[in-house]
Amino acid sequence: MEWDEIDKKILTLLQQDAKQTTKELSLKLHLSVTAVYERIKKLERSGVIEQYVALLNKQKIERNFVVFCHVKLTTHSKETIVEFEKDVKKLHEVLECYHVSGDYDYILKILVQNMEAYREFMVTKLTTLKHIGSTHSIFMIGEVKNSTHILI
Amino acid sequence: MEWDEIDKKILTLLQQDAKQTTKELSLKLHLSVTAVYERIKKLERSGVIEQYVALLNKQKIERNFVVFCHVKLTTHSKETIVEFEKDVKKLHEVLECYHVSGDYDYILKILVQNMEAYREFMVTKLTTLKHIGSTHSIFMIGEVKNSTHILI
DNA sequence: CTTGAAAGTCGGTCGAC
DNA sequence: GTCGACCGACTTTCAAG
Repeated sequence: MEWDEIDKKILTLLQQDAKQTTKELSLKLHLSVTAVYERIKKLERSGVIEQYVALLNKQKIERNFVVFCHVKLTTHSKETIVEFEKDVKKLHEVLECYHVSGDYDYILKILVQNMEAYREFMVTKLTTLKHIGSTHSIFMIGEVKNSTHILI
Repeated sequence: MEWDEIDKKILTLLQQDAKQTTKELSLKLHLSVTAVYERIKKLERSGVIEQYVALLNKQKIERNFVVFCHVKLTTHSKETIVEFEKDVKKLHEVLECYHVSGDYDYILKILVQNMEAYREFMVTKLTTLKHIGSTHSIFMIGEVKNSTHILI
């Protein structure tokens, strides 16, 4: 799909605030409501805009303990990888999981309540997964930046 | 702020799809439109709901090259830390930055177009920041999971 | 791309329980 | 806390230029 500067601007604005009305957007973009509406629908249909979500304040919901966990598998067969990835997807504490280059196979971003909850998560969930070789946890001391906004 | 099971359910639903109308939510929750409306407003006012955003498909906007960069600073004075954090926040390629425990001081999640763009980013942006000691890049081979949904 | 009009839906406020 | 009703504003679709 092709898009121009106006589409980029729309995506920027919607990444900042998805609750803006098309009327507000039309004023900012100096376009008609219909034009903005059609462009947004096109971006949604084409899949560029994947979803609209509410982002929560991690502190206020007491889920502020972020851990990066590097995971190494015991073997690296297709079946092992597929099974591990299927299992890890089910863990709601794991917000992100990436297959990566380097010393470890995967990086997991895990969000729990506190160290106790993390211990519980490791003992009862992560380390019970099949094919887990070793893990290495890096704990967040402070969040400097956390954004979903991709500059286009 | 205190909240009950209904509030939790609302937060879950809005984290999945923020474009649902209060009417749709009221049907799912077996409540009146007004009741749902008031609860959402309370969650917004209290700051539990931080913002509503559009999430984009990274592949379709050709910004699919994810790198985790571990950064070590040269010194660790208050001024050094404050300045580094201020500078790194300005880099739009850095979506996330965490001060962490362990061998490195910071973990950065960086999103760029490709390896070439990453090289350019490193040479012209990240390594030009003051107080940068060493860096270690881990490249994403595949995305297994990437969610903003926090289970409450 | 624009404007304008139409129909239906929704947000936000109200008084009442 | 809950509800139903109200109205202005909004979305969405359409035709026409």
